Order: sequence, then C-alpha cells, then structure tokens
Amino acid sequence: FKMPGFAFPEWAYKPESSPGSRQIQLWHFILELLRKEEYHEVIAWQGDYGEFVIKDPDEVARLWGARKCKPQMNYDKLSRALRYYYNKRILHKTKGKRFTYKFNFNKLVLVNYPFIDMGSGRGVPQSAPPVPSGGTHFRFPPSTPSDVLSSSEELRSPGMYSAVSRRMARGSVSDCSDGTSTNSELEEAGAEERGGGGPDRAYRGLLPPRLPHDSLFRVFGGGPGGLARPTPRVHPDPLSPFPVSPLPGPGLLPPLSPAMSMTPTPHLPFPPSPSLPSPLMGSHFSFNAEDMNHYLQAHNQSVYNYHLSPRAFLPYPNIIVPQPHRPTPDKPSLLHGPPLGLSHSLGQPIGATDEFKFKLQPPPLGRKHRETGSTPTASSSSSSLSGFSGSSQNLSTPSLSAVPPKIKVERISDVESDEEVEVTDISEEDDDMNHHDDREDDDEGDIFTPLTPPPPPANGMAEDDDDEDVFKTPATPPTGTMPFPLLNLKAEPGQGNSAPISPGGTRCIPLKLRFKRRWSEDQKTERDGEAEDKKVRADGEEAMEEDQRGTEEESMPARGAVILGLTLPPPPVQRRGSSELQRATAQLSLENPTC
DNA sequence: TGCGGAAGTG
DNA sequence: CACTTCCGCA
Repeated sequence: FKMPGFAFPEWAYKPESSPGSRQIQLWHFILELLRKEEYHEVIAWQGDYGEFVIKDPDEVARLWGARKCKPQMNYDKLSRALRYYYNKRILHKTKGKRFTYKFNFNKLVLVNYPFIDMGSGRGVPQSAPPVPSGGTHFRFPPSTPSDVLSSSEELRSPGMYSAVSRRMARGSVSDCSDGTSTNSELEEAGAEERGGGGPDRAYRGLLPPRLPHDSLFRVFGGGPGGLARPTPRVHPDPLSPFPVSPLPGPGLLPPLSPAMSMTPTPHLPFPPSPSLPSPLMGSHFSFNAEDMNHYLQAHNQSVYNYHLSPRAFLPYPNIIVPQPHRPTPDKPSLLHGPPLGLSHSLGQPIGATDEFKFKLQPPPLGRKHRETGSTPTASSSSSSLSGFSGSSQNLSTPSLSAVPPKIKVERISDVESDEEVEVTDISEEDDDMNHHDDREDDDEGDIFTPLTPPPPPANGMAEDDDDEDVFKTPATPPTGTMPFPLLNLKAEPGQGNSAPISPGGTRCIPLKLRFKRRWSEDQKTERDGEAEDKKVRADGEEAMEEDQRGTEEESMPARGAVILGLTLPPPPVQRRGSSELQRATAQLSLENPTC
C-alpha cells in the first residue's frame, strides 16, 4: 500500500537538517530526558499528556548546561528558555503546579516524533522505558513561511532525529562531558530494561499512554486511498523516497490506510482515552489489546514519519493533516480552497486535511522591531504599528487599526509569514484550516475543554478536531505564496488520484482569518479583559491565543498528539534513503561529547 | 516562583 | 534563530 511512495526531498534527509545535527534544542533535550528512566528523578511526565514536572530544576539545568556547554546554566536561565517556548507554542506552563510545564503536542508535533511517550506517567511508573526503538527525536517545524519558501533550496531546519532510535535507546542525552556524572549515567542507565512488562512497555514508549492512537489509526484507516499524495511537488527537490520503515518493529502495518499512511492525525479525535480521569495525574490508562495495537501501528507509522522533517512537508502540499476523522469529507474541502491543494488529497474520508504549518511561533512580536518603535510601552496606544519597516506591508492589518488599548503591537510586519503563522498558531485554528467552516467551531473550545472528551466512537469525531495547531504545515503562505508547491500541487503529476479535492485554491487564509475573528470574538468576550491586557500581539490573534492558553491548559490535553500525516508526494520514491538516514541520524544523536 | 523585556551571542 | 544572560516586576 502506500508507503512506498513517500518521498521526501533529499534535503529532508540530510543530516544537517536533522535536529540532531543542529544544536540540540532545549525541548529536544527535555524530551530526551523524559524518555529516559534514568532521569525520572529529575524530570518526568506527570499529569496530562504532555505535562512534565521538573523535579530537580537544578539538576535539569545542569544537564542542560552540560549539554550546551554552558556551565553557567541554571534553572533561572533554563526556565527563561522554556518561557521562550511559550510563544512558540511548544510548551506552556501548567499553572498552579510548580516546575510543571506541558508540551503542546497536540497536533502536529509529533509528526516527526511519533514515538514520544509522554505520559507514561501515570499508570505506569514513570519509568516506563521508552521503547527502544522509538526515538523521540524529531524536530519541530520551525520554519516560517518564509523559510518555506526559501526552502526551495533546502531546508534548514528540518530534521529529525529519529533514526537514531535504536541508538538512542542507549541514550545519550548528555554529552558534553562536563563532568557531571550524569552523563555517564545517561548513557547507560537506561537501558531499558526494567522490565516490566511485557507489552506495555513497548508501546508505552511509543506513545503516551493515553494518546488516542485510535484516532490515528482511524485516520489511517480511512481511506481509501492513499493516495493522496502525490502531488508532485514542484519543487526542485528531489524527492527522496521516504524510507521505508526502518523499524524492525512490528512491521508495517498494512492496515494503515493508504492515504494516510503517513498521516497521522493531528489531533485526536477525541481524547485519548475516554476515560480521562481527573485531569490530574490520575489518569490511568488502560492498556488493552487494542490499544496495544494502536500503539504498534502508530509506531509503525511513525516509522515512516519519523524521518520527515516538517519542512519537508512544506513543500508538499500533500501533506495532510488528518483531521479528525470525520467521516465526511466534505468539510475539508470546504475549507479553503485548496490553496495548496493539498492536502486534501487525502482522499480519505477524513476530510480534513490540513496542512500544517510548521511555524510555531506566531508572531510574537518582533523583537527587533521594537527598536523602532521603541516606545515600547508607550506605544501602545497610538502606536499604530508604525513602522515596521520591513515587510511591513501591512497588509491589512486589519485589526490594527483598532488596536486595543494596551496592545503591544509588535511586529506586524512580517506580514506574510506572520500572519499565517499567527493564525496558525492559534491553536485552535486548525480548524480553521481545516475547514471547519461551519459548524462548530466550538470545537475548539471543545477541544480544550477539559474533560470533554467526546468520545467519539469511532470515527466520529467530528467535531473536534483540530486541536492544536500548533504546528501546521505550511500552508499557504501568506501572500499567496504558495509558491511552487501549491501550484504544483494541483498539478499532481500522475498521481492524481487522490485528491478529490481540488487543490488549488487558496484556502487557508481566509479561513484563518475568519476563525480568528471568531475566536477572538468569542473568546474575547469571555476573557476580554485579560487578553487584552497582555499584549496583544497583533490583532485579533491574541485573543485566540490567550484563549487557548486558558483552555488549553487544562483541557487540551486531551487531544493528543497528533501526528500528522502526510501524504506523500510523489512517486519518485526510491527508498534509498532510509538506511542512510538512519545512519546519519544515528550519529547525530545527542552526543556531543566534546564541548 | 514565574513572567517577559532587552541586549547579547555564535 | 535559539537561546543565554541579566533584570525588574509580580
């Protein structure tokens, strides 16, 4: 079935791109620590899905400092870095719990990181060893739209660790030998062995216990065809074939639906486990055979995915993010036109496809811009954003005009990218992207809603969907950018089949905007005051964001991570790559012994 | 404790 | 870019 086709651009495979190669990023590091039992004493999953607690801040800081060769590192600094992730939407703070943060895995994130096991916490002793294979590494999608565009050349950041997994198993979290003993510990310690239990472990590692794999699977299942894929990317990139699953594991599963094959769903349709116990830690997840299977499958998928770097997707419109499985496909299309075209290809029932954008950050503001405006504070009011030099185009900045009273506007300039980004960011937006259109947007709310797990039975899901948004694919870039890809998209080369939807249009933006507005409105209503207080980022968005936060915190969790699926592109595939990749990645691993 | 601006770094 | 460093505010 499908897989074969996945091809990604070469660059996607380049080691350089991989996360590993680049400097390790804090969140990668955190994830690594979390996956190792050895470190459970210092940091561990706890609570909701992506929630983790830094039990020993100083130690974590040390480890981090060691890794980065920054002996001066301390929790204060490390925490600043973590805070920095808030804007990127990689993390957020779990209020009320000390040293507790939470990954915004909800959706996409996992694309590359399918394996992450977050949560093992509860039910299992924290230590549940991650599956050996599952490496967690991967990278988020950082790119900004612009990047994407530019990417034509290659990508820079993509990366994924993955391959390494096996190696990883061993661990190498830290490396620099700074002397801290920890390092050594890391390496060996682990091991997974612990034993425990049988199967559990296995999957445990892979996913968070609760994740809704189901959804994933479902997604996959869906469709028919897989296919979707193939749009040919316009890009020059050579596609490299995706590696076939390298993993030895369970093997691939045929089951995956073709279309989705890669695509994981972004968010789960519903909360992972139906039973969410209390939000607090308690949850237990049960492991059922089914679950196991799911995990396994997931795993498999991940395999496929794992190498991908988000960026890779960018170019490809094909990628889709699976949406909740809604049976109805329609929606998807609805959404936007297909700017990219993309995705939708899914063909699957799923309707939703989204693209996701990788960029995490919204436009948090431009740092630099401040300069200009400098009037930092003051600005506000009047500020009209003046100047941004750069791009500023201003597009519309609709809202700007209305700047609320305290808003900070920071940069709006980026316009293009920013916008999208922003939009995307907003978490809920996915929906937008997806389409959502009509119906409920609530979803969003729902999504976040605590408990609300709508347990949709099987496919249901409908509504909710989206969730997070954090990472989306690149959809259309703002300006119409959709450069090549899009266009091409449509074009699908031969593949054609798939996409029922017509690719072509632009879809996203408008929607997004819409959503935003909605959100904004809604939320604003609710919160109003607050949101504004904070800063507003650019226009309306803020509202959303904030909303999210609030809601997210608690509720979000449910959705699990998502994995995105991607459909892959074309054909070209060749597979060569996998092994190479792995190899490369393997090396990358975390180690850097030498500082 | 946690937040986030600002400046600086490679 | 992704932090790191420093710092004031809460």
